[in-house]
Amino acid sequence: MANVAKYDRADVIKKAMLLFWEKGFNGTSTRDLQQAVDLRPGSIYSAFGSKEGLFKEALRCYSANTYALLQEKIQQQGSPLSGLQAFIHCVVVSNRSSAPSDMCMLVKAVAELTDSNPELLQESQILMKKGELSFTRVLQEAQSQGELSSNADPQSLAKYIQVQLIGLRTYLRTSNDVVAVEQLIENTFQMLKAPH
Amino acid sequence: MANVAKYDRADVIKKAMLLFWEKGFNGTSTRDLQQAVDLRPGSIYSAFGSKEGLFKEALRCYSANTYALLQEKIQQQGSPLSGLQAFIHCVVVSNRSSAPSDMCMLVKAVAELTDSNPELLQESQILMKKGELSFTRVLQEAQSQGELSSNADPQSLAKYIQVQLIGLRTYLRTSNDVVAVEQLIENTFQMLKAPH
DNA sequence: TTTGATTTTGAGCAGTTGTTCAAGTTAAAA
DNA sequence: TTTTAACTTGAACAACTGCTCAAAATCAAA
Repeated sequence: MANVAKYDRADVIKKAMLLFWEKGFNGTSTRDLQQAVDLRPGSIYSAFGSKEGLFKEALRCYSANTYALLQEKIQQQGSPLSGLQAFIHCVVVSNRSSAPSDMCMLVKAVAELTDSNPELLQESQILMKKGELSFTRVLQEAQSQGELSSNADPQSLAKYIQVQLIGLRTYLRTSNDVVAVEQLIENTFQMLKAPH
Repeated sequence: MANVAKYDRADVIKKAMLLFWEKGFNGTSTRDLQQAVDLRPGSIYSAFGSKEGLFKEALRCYSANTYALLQEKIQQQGSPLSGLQAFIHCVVVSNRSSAPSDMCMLVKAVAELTDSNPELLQESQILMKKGELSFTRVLQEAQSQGELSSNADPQSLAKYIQVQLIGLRTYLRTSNDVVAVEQLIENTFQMLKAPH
């Protein structure tokens, strides 16, 4: 039985993810995808079922990559809170030129999607929630290491961080004001690190 | 010369704005628009030139409505800073059920648009900048009335407010957590009102 | 080498897209 | 009443959409 896939599934998903991230769900045609991924329609539809199916995989790929970057930055910095700050600076500022879009792919998804794609909207919301949860865990770790005040509430701070991250990235998209955004990141973490 | 418009231009723009706000630029077809606005293609194209032309008018309409709401809330509250807080609470929380989308139409626009619609992207960015400028002026007024500390910087605080507003609205879209969002609005303004 | 299930291919379908334009309608001016 | 110029109408166009499926290609097992 010839069941050897000729193509690398993970690679296909990554290429699709980069295109969807850049152009959005409605803005990306199946022909754009076929070209980016170098597969004919039949192969794509047998592997992913539909454009929606491929987009869902792309969302998960984006989310996993982002989580991996957070862990990497925490390792590099050697501390949870500094790692989180480095992660945010990286995602918002440093990676801007290499990324397909200034904005978070999940934010672009919840901005664009409506009730006509309920599954994709829900998936995006779930992945955002998971992102918040990983921030909560980082903050809990920071707290147990004494990097964060013991009377801080990691869960509501995680929500705050999420709001800042969404806000900063989107603000940068509208203003191009890198200096102001770097200042705002600095302020946010000075607040967090202060005994408060 | 029969140059009496049979339709109310402002009303047409408003109806188009509500539809574009809900479904986005790519997500709204010209037939959706024709139906919402009750005009045939020829009339729309002679009045606005293209789908892009109508979208640009819709963006300006949205922006003007939002500015009017800010002024209204400042009047109602009788003070700039409380007015700004009331405005943000209104836009983020109270108006949520009546609005076509949880999110800011300008944020949805900059999220969705790419280089294939450079004029629309630029217009969205300009209107966001104008929004920030009106926040700056409100904060300057608050400062001159002693509601805001005299060593605060209205210009960078306006950027901060803009980040919060974008972040909070989008966060609500992803989480539905109204309680947390109201708490974050409260915190933001306690910080601003404190002598700091 | 032959077999046969699995995968890949790409022409093509039915529906939708943004837009045009000739024909018809309107109402003020002559 | 007739003229005239602006406005409205809606059928139609060419391009594009997501997707299907019969035919061809592939390769492990017999």
